[in-house]
Amino acid sequence: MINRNKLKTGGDRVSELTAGRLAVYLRCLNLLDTDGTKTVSSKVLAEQFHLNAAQIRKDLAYFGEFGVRGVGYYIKELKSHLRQILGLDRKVHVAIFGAGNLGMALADYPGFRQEGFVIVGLFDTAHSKVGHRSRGGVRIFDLADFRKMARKERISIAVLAVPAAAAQGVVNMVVGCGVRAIMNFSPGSLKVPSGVKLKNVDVTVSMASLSFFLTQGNTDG
Amino acid sequence: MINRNKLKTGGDRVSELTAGRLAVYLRCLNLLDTDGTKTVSSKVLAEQFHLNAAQIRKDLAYFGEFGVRGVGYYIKELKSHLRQILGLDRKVHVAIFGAGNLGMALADYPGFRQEGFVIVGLFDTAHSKVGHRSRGGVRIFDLADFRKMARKERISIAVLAVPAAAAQGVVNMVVGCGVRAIMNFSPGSLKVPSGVKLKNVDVTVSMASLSFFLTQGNTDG
DNA sequence: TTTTGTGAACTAGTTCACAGCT
DNA sequence: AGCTGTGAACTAGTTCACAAAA
Repeated sequence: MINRNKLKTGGDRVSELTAGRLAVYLRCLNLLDTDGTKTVSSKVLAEQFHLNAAQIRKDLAYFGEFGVRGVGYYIKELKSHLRQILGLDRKVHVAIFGAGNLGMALADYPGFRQEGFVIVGLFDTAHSKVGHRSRGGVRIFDLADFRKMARKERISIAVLAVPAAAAQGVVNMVVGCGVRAIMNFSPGSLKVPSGVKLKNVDVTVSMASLSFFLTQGNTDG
Repeated sequence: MINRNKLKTGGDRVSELTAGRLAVYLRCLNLLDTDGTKTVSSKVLAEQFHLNAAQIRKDLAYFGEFGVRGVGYYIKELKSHLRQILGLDRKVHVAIFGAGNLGMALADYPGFRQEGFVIVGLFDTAHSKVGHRSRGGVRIFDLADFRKMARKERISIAVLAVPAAAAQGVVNMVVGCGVRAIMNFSPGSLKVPSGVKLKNVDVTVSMASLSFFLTQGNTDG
């Protein structure tokens, strides 16, 4: 047993693509674990979830020697490594900005709770909404109260579900409060200082890109 | 005036990245057009929206010679070209599957309506929901009625906001009804036959990937 | 034997840099 | 002079293929 717990941390820089795949691997492992499977090889994992075996190995090997030659990976062990790598071994506190339809839907989205995310609250400027709760019970706070709550509640991720025109203002505010990761659902590109990670989820762009492929695929009308 | 209306259509195959950028360019042009700007150079467009000028030119040049040397691009003209390339010069009919929080929020999302998308309806299996409408007025239909509505309503895009366990079933059904583009919001990877375009929007993965970057960025605890 | 971990080969995507048009 | 369109150079990402370990 040589190189266990290599755990490169600040290293060469891992791409967004790799980070996303690590999350996907974790989900696949969760499924296999629920089925009672004990070990899995990169080949089987790849076949079952339509991934590439070499890529799985390379992605994992970057963080340590988690596999056993001739056997594969011990699922429970690898899950725990992945959770640590992804920072999901502790509770991750999340604030959602904008208590409109989308913000409320996200607040109650069961997928978040499953992987260790804690939705601390919804934040909005509309006085009529403040003090109420989402159907799932997430409280709606005044946006102005975020500043004092941010540190106390240890908010590490901000989710933006506000109108495009308000988005940059909210970004500036949350960055000022020490938030270093933002997931943006509003259209249009935002500026963040370096050291802050911004992830855009732009449904309009995704939709237009689907329409593009439909259009390109058809040679007829 | 040489090569106008090159309009490569089945050509070399354009990547997903390019398709997304085309949609972004269109949005930027819309903004400039609203401001009353008449022409724009790739350089100015790039600076204003933090893009790369050479990439803009290359992306556009692939579809035709839309620019004028020494001048740039005529905004209205380029907008119209991009709309045609993206298939947004006609109404695109969309069906949303799953009338839960997320499906309802998507149905009422103003961004869709803006770019020529028409939300034909929400489809769900829950009898208690069928016959009702979203707050924005989108009707909820029985999932079983999709088969007969699909062709008549010319549905070309299916949006999936159903639980993971139900997703593959819905995919199979809509593909059987002739739908060739699917936007999937549920977690887990789905299988589609070749010729069908699937776009995954996996918020859990995006969130985990943010958490990853937070974890990697901090050398301390 | 099986399967990992990994250099090398390959493929895709981006940016540079400049000839050529307006 | 200014800006496009594009080959060439470069960078990033993926897959292959195999030596080494269990």
